[in-house]
Amino acid sequence: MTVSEPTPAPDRPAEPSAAADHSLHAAEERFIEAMGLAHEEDRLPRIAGRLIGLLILSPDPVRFDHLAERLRVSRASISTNTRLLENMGVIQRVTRPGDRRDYFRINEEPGLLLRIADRYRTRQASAEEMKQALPPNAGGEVVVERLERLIRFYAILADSLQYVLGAVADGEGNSGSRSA
Amino acid sequence: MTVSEPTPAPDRPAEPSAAADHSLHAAEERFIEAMGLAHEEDRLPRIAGRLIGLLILSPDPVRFDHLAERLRVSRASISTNTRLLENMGVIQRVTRPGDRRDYFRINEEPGLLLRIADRYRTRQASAEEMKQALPPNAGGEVVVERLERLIRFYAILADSLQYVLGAVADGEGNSGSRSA
DNA sequence: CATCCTGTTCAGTCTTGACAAAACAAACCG
DNA sequence: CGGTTTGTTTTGTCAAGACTGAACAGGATG
Repeated sequence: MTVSEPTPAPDRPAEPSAAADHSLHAAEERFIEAMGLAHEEDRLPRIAGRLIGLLILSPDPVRFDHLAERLRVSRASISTNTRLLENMGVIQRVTRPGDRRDYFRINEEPGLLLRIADRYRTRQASAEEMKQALPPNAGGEVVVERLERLIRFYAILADSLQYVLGAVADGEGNSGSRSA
Repeated sequence: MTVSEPTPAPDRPAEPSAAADHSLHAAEERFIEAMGLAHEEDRLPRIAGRLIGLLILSPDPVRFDHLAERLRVSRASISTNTRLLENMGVIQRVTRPGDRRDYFRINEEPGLLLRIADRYRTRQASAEEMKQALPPNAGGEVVVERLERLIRFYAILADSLQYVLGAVADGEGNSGSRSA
């Protein structure tokens, strides 16, 4: 969902104040790369992860082409990955009146969370279906038990994730909107 | 860790009693495939996931070559993937005195769980490092807040997983060993 | 010792998906 | 209108990794 911003805030990609911070910049690079790797583990393109990292560190929305420059990546990749993240509800596209360009800002994590929760619910359903299909007379007492444990496992996992979502939202400092 | 079994139980890959159950077999196939897909999402080879599914449905340890037959997959793949899962603590290799062949049984889920929990702790650490590196005077109030939220997010997530582990273990019906 | 049996490792094929360059489309501007 | 800016789509390349067949290794067994 594209958001329109009345206030034309300047584009500042996390430059603090003093320009002497080599270590800060290094830390930022590390963080961005770490996010890239981390999200790669979650089946997202590495660039998408880096995008998330960069946007987390950027207090104000970042311009499309700045993303490409800063991440040293083609505009094509930025286009593809921003669209991906936008559809997932992880980032928001921001536009401003009188400005033809697109800006992006982070939309916190819950989008991802729900995705993971869904995965577990799907697995829970699979296990349940299997348990139903199992004949009651079978010698597979162990199997039934195992499936029940598995069902419980996935259920609790999904519930916990839902809980985390609530917990994170509670600690919320800003009134940013939350993705469904 | 290879386990030695005193009782030479027969190899029965989940055949219930009556042979008339086409639907049961179909359900098993579905379940096995579902586990294959599910675990593929978690960066495991699909065959490894199917292996997990099959072993969940098998009350008794299954012979190496039966795994290959049942899954219609090369012995090489079985070798590779059983070793993988064994190292991860997801399955156990079972041997029997006077039998040169290898059998495998499921070792419930916790191994996987801990892996996931670890992933989140790593990410938490990344976010913490970044927060430390951030100069306190910076204009990035928002960024600090965001990082704190992220840290809390990952922390709660990892903790929840740890909790799930306990909850699943509590419901444990058999006295099977638990992987660290 | 020759041979089978069982599992592992190696080398090669094939699929998948990330990424980039370039062509493209749409909106704006002169 | 022709040219510019901005983002998208298409096309092609490349790398990673799953899977297999075949060669291999070690132990039993005649």
